[in-house]
Order: sequence, then C-alpha cells, then structure tokens
Amino acid sequence: MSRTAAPRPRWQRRPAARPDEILDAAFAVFVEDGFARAKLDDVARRAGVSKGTLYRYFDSKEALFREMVRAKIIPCVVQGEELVRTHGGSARDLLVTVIRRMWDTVRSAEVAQIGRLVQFELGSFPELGRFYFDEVIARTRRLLQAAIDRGIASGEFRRVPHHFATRAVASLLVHSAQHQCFFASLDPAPLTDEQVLGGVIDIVLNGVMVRPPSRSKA
Amino acid sequence: MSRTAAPRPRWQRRPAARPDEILDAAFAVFVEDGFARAKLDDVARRAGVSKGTLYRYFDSKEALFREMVRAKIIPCVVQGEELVRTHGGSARDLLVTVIRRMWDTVRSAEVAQIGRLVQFELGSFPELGRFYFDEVIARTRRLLQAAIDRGIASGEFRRVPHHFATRAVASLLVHSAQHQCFFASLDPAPLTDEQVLGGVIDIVLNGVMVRPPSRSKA
DNA sequence: GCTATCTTACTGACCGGTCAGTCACTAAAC
DNA sequence: GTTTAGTGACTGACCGGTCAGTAAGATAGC
Repeated sequence: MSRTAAPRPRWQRRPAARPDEILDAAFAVFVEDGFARAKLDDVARRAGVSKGTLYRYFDSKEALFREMVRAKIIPCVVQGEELVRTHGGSARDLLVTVIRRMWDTVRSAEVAQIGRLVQFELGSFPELGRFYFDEVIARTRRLLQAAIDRGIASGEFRRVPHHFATRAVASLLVHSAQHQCFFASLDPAPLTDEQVLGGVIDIVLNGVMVRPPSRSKA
Repeated sequence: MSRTAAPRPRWQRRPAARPDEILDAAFAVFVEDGFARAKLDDVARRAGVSKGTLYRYFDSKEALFREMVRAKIIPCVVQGEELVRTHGGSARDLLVTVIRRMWDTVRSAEVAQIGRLVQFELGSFPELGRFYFDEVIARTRRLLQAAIDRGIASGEFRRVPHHFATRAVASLLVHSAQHQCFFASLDPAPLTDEQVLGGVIDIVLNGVMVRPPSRSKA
C-alpha cells in the first residue's frame, strides 16, 4: 500500500538553482527590513532552505547583501546602454525615450528600494559605495551624457555648463520616483506617474533645448 | 585638609538641560549607525548620563528617534517660510535666494543625514512618514510654490503644469545635495558646491522663466 | 539492472555575543 | 526629611554564525 507513497524526498539537491533563489529571497527581506534588521532565518525560510545552506553559497550576511545589490541593479544599467547605442531618431527623441525608459526602471518598486537601501547602507559598507558609484552612477551618467552630446552636436541642445544636465536628469528622475514610491500614498493631492514624468521631461527639455529663434505668441 | 576637597558632587540634577543634550547625542549616534544599529549605551555616554536616565525623558528608542528628527528638521522649515514672507525684490531674485538658502540647508551634513535616515526608516515608522510629509515636505512645497506663484503673477515665470516646478526644485536640491554629501568623495571629477548650485539654478530658471520675447544672438 | 559506496548538498540544534529595557538603589537639591 | 534625578548591574530576547549529522543522488562494481 505504501509502495507508491513518498517518492518525493524531503528535500532536493539543486545547487545550480539555489544561489538565485537565495538572492531573490534576500532582496525581499533586505528591502522589507534593511540590512541590520533583516534576519537570515527569514531569508532562508523564504528561499525554502535552512540557514546553514545560505553559508554554503555566501560567506556572510554582508556578502549576501552585496551580491544581491549587484544582481538586481546591473541589468538595468546594461539595458539603458543598449538603448542609447541602438537608437536612431533625433536627439530630442532619444533623450525623451531614455528618460521614459529610465523612469520605468527607477519607478519600479524594486529599483527604488535598492536605491534607498544602498544610500542608507553606504556608511557601513565603503566598498558598496565604490561599486555603486562606478557601476551604476558613473555608467548611467555616461549613457545620459552620450544622448545629450548627440543633441549638442546636432544643434538641438545647448551646452549646459559642467555637464550638469546629465546630473539634473538623474536627480529629477531618481528623486521623483522615490517620492512617488514612498510618499505618494501620504499626499492628499498626488500626481499620477504620467504627470510626474511629463513634468520631468518638460523641465529638462525647456532647460536643455536651444531656444527657437522666434516663437512669440501674441 | 579635606574640607576644601570634593565640593563637586558626582553628578548634578539638570532636568531642564537633559532632553536637549540627549537629543543632540541621539542625533549623532543615529546618523552614524542608523536606527537599528545605534546603541542606547552610546547615546547615554555621549550625553554624559547613564542609560536609565534616557528612559526618564523618553519612552523608548523609537520615541527618542522621532523626537530627534522633529527637533532637528523643523527649524529649517520655519527659516525658509520666514524668508519668503519677508523678501521684497523680484520673483526671480526671491526664487534664487530661496534656492541658495535651501541649498545651504540640505547641503549641511546634518540635514542630509536626517533625510537619509528618515527615508530609510519610513517603512518601519509609519507615523514618521506622516509627520515628515505634513511638516517638512508639504510645508516646503508650499513655501516654494509661494515664491513661484509670485513670479507667475508678475509675468516673470511661466505656469508649469501641475505645479511641477515646485517639485523639480525640491528634487534637484535634495538629490544633488545628498549626492554631494555621500558620493562626491568617490567621484574622480567632482563638481564644487558652487558649480552644482549654479547648475540647479540654471536648469530651474531656464525651465521656469518666460522666454524673453526676442533675444536672438547672431 | 541492481546494490554498495562515496561525495556533498542540506539540515537544524546550539552557542556566544549583543542590547533594549528594568528596577532597586543612591544621592542631589530644596 | 522629602522628593525625585540619576545610576548601573542585571535580564531576557534575539540572532549571526557553526558544525556534527543526515540523506540525496551520482558513480562504480557486479
């Protein structure tokens, strides 16, 4: 009678799948609680393994945190670089497209949460700051600057001092997105995502575009 | 012989001064370590009292944190409101002045750190979010909007949709300031504070100012 | 194809350090 | 003498990290 029962072992060996599953679980738990409050028991439970297994794949809680950030954020940067490299239209078109795409990225709860986490944990993990600056901030700046430079070359954009337009775009997008994520629910008159995005594009373009020679309305 | 010695008691009762001293110590420690990692023993030592004394003035670690945020951030908002209320010149002048003043505020390590802390701890302290939105974000927006509205009324500024200019100013300032605080040291080619501030003003004005009727250069 | 053997992925009870919060006590100050 | 600000040793919960043990599943031998 019990011949057919229990063909399923109590657990399975799945060494190839474990690391990603653990990173996903770690993301959820670190985002929820922050590094210090996050419990490895929670990560383990969520990943469907025991705590000991975590230590087979990651050296420590810190190492797990670092790998998690890396795994979640790098693909977003690569995607943006791809877009700039392959886009064909006008510079204005490219910039608007980049901004829209970047908005979708930073507006996602996932990335916004990572940004929040990283900024906070910077003080505790110096090497995390180095990594984040080099691999996320600097690369993002470079891809934005490439889009803007194209517009300067074509005469569509003015040459903003100190390449500040790049930083302005990044600041507006990141900060607005985080605001939408964390404060919109508290706002009695929140803006929609479309309104915010439109606002960012409006401010950026009208600060970046060369003034049309004559456009008086009256 | 020992008649003159030891007139100094081992400790003094100073109930009026303790709360502020404890709040200052709490600020330093919370900023350094974040809420979860901060140790009340450290706060006590820094304030020159014992841990038990903390509990005479504050109900819990959480309460201490909330009161600390309140004590550090509100004066900054009040100062900004004052400025807008009393300023006499043109709207452009007022806006630039507000931006400069606000930059000095958010650029200070103290306020940047509070912002970082608050944003991070939002998830753990719902009522902190409510307080921060109502008493910091909303009030700051209102004072910025007052400055911008003055410019719209006088014809100096265009009417940006959804009052987004207000948000753009705040985002640019806060995010740029935090960037200067936390990442400038990692940047191989950092901008000076003056350059960043100039960049913000440039972007904001050229997105906000009504285009001069004719200013063709050629 | 069936069992014996070996490797190693995985488990989970346990340990030691940490720290928020308590309380019985001390002494400053009126 | 009374009040109460202030002390600091203590406690109990919590959690990162360990490790001896278990069993999955691959491989070898027959």
